[in-house]
Parts: sequence; C-alpha cells; structure tokens
Amino acid sequence: MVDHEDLVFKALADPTRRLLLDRLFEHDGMTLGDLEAEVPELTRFGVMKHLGVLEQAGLVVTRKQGRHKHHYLNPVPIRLIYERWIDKYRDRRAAALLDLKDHVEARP
Amino acid sequence: MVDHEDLVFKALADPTRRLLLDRLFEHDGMTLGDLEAEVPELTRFGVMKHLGVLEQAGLVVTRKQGRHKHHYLNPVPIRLIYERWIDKYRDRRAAALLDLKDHVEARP
DNA sequence: AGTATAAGTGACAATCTAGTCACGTGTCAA
DNA sequence: TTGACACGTGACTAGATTGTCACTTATACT
Repeated sequence: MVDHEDLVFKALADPTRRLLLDRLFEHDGMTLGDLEAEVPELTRFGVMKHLGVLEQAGLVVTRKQGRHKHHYLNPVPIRLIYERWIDKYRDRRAAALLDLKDHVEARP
Repeated sequence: MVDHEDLVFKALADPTRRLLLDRLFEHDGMTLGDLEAEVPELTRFGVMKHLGVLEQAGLVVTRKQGRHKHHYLNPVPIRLIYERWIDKYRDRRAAALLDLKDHVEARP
C-alpha cells in the first residue's frame, strides 16, 4: 500500500501543479488542451505528466468524453490532510505561541 | 526573491521532514542529537540537511546554546498557506460540491 | 592543557523528477 | 474513408534531491 498522504504532499510540492489546481478551481472540467494553454512554457507532455501526478494523488478526477478528457478538482484529500494537521496544531497552538514569545524575548 | 510558499510546500513534501516536524510538535526545543535518535535509518548528516530545509522554509527556528542547537517549530508559515488555500476553497466550496454532484449525475 | 562532545562544511554518488520527443491509438467530421 | 484532432506511451536527458563521508570548528569537562 502506498502512503496516500505522501502522494498528496508531493503533488502539491510543484508550482506548476498548484497552478493547474488553481485553474481547475476557477474553471472545473477543463480538457488537457485547455490546461495546456494555461502553461505555455511547457509542452503538452509536461502538462500531461503533472495531471497524472495530481490524478494519482486523488486531487484531480477525470472523465473521458469522446476524444476529450475532462479534469475535475477533488478537494477532499487536501481537506483531510488539512484537518489532520490543524488538529495537531490546535492541541499545541497556545503552547507554541508561548514558546515563540519566549524565544523572541530570550534572544540577545 | 525566492517564492517562500514554494519552499514551504517543498519542505513538507518529504516524509522524514514531516516526521521531524511531528517530533518538534511533541517536544519542542530538541537538539540535533535528539532528533537524530528519532530517525535511526539516517545519519546525523542526513537529519541535518532536512533540518536545514525546514529552517530555510521558516518552519523551524533554531537557537544555539553553547555547543547545542535547539530546534523550535514555527507554525506560522503552514498556517498562512492553509488560510490562503482554505479561503480559496471557501469561495468555491458550494460551487465545487454542486459541480461534483453534476458530474456524478451526468455519469452514464 | 587535553580530550570528549555537538554541530558544521564541502565534495561526492545514487536516485528521483521534470521535461521533451518520436511515435501510437482512438474519435470526430467532411 | 481519409484526414485532422485529442490524447497516450515509452525512452531519453538534464537537473534537482537525498544521503554519506572525511575533515573542521567550537564548546564543555576534568
């Protein structure tokens, strides 16, 4: 079994992929051709690979319609990770802020 | 100027680094030696490099005390990114859920 | 002073990733 | 049915990342 969380983090680590997610936020259902036009500095193949990574991570869901492939954003994985991390923070937040204050004050 | 957001995402992309953050969540102020013991599969140098990446990204703040270097978690960058992303989601959430519903219903 | 301890540097090898390209497959439209 | 269109695959390269090691530096202890 692959560590799904890791796939999501790695998928988010690339600026081009975050841009693609942005575009799908703004306009869901774009085809590869549409998305390709949004990243003129890359060829179709580069964009395809990035979309593949996003799909593997479950951040993008696709649907073929004739010779077109539509891409849809799936916000669930990112929300799950967020909730996990934020919960961790919630427990520690007050203490962490106090610590930070201490560090700043203790600095020479 | 470097894109700070990108540094944070890239820093979070590695499981070892997320583990190190976890350990600092649990026990703030650990030294390199302490953290090294938490990742027995790596040498001290590997851990050092990871801590360097986290520090570059601003996720970890350090403070030297004698020959010890203490590491403190800084939750601010991750919160900033979270808020940015969640704001995006907040705007789009209702629409995205409707879209998703449409896709499901439109599926043959 | 001399030695052990904690951390830092620069060079190096191995692996992963991003990106391109030639070529291939399926689908629509005249 | 032929050609254009939209997308897919596998091989390949350049560059980034990960991890190790020999060697250094700085601080503490006795």
